Amino acid sequence: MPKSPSMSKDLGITSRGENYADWYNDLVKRADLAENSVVRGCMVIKPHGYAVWELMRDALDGMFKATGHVNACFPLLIPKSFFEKEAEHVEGFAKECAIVTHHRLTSDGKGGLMPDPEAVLEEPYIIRPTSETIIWHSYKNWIQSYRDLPILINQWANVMRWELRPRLFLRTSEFFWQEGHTAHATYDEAEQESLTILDIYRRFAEEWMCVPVVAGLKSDGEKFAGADHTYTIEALTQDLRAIQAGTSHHLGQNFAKAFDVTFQSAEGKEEHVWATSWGVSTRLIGTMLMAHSDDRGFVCPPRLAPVQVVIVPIGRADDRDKVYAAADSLAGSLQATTWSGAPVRVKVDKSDKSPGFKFNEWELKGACVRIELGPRDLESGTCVLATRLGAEKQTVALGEVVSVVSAVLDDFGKQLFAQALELRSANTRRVDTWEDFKAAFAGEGGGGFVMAHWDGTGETEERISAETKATIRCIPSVPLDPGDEKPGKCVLTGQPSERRVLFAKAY
RNA sequence: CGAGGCGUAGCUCAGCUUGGUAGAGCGCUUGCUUUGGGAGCAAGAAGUCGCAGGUUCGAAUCCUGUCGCCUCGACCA
Repeated sequence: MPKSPSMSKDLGITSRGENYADWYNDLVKRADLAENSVVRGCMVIKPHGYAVWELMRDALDGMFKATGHVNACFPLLIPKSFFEKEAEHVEGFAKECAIVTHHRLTSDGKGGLMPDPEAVLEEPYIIRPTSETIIWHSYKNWIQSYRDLPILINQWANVMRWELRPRLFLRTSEFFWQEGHTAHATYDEAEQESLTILDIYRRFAEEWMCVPVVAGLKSDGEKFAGADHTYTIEALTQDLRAIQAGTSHHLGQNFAKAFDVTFQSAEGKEEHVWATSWGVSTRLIGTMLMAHSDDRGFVCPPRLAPVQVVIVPIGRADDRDKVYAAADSLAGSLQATTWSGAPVRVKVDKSDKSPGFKFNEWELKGACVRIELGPRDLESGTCVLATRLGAEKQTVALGEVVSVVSAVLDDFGKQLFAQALELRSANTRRVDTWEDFKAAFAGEGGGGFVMAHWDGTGETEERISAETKATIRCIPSVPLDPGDEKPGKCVLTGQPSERRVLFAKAY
């Protein structure tokens, strides 16, 4: 059912229980994060949504820099022939590429424009779906000696993958991300790099997004096209599906061989370079929304909240000046303090709306803490404080607001993580028979995480996914339960299995 | 590409069966009153009815064509 938001009656958000997909869509729009563009599959990230992305970007960028990485930027367009050089890579991306074939428009004689037939490109360009090929073309020129290694470059960029079924933030044709591309002298060094990044991703998800993730290795069937192996972090959404939140690939020497990138080792031997690539995208925003938000709107982890504290002034026209002055002063003292290493982000909402409207609006938009300040408070030197997690409102003395806010934000993040972890624990099962496995994923629902034995073959993996829609999300690096690493029998074939792996229906 | 559905005001939709020249709610503008959980009243602005043909005295409505979008299936961070 299409919604007809009647603002005076409801919030314009379908409840999660009624229809999770509609809820998500409504949430993104009502929280003012993004909207669909006229360009199919692309979204307009609105200022509030972009503010979240900027906070994510800055945090991750700091973590990359702290581990020795530097930023650079490579072209948006990639010669078609570059893609043809790595067989698996082509196969992985060929079906979703946008292609630039002309470099000029001309009149079509009917008042419109058309690509000028005289201006066909000799070689078409692909709008980057990922940048391995164009970057390795450069690396060939940059690398001669082991002294040139390692190269630890990241770029913040937009990419395009022609998606058939786009969803805001989760899967859009154009999306924003960072892609790291590193070059190393040895396999082990590249392996270490991919694990370092995996751990950054895990920490970011857990400490900044307050989303527990399972870090682990992708099966060959699920790895990146062109990688030797792929590491991933997998989160669980509230509709009990897995979502891949970040990947880190050990590329082996595949791209070095495809682009003929060699170096001379200290021993004077000519060797192919070892590589990694890794990325997280605006999908992180979707992941976060799906992990924490509720039927009243966006629930934002405090370290990533564009507005951590909103102050809503209350009162009649004759009190307005006094109340505004007090609100500004309170905002000033909050801004002057730091929480989690940054000044507290405060907004005083002086818009011409009723207080009740503002309460709902800021809950929709994910402010962590709301402070109500009215004439009665001014007389008593207090304010009323509410949190987005729904606890009772509390009255706080103005002099104590700064310390209370700081404590509330600390607690907020911990609670979010704890809730998400509890959801995951309650929906992670160990299953040993094929009947139970099928039952776990039967029906419309997501089915949660299922830890089961697998014989390690691609054939079995495909059969399982064909019959249940569940796929291997990863082979966890750290077992969720020590028993998961004991041998057993494959849930489908009964063949020997070394350990349990994580199955789920995925986004 | 296979299957369904929808294009009417900024948004969500009614009107179409039975042709008579455009409506509602929300939003927006102005004014007054309000303000501690989406305020009230009053006045107002706003639509070549997706586009192109056709039938007709007359088309949002009937016919033909066309374009676009959404949902569901095969690929994906």
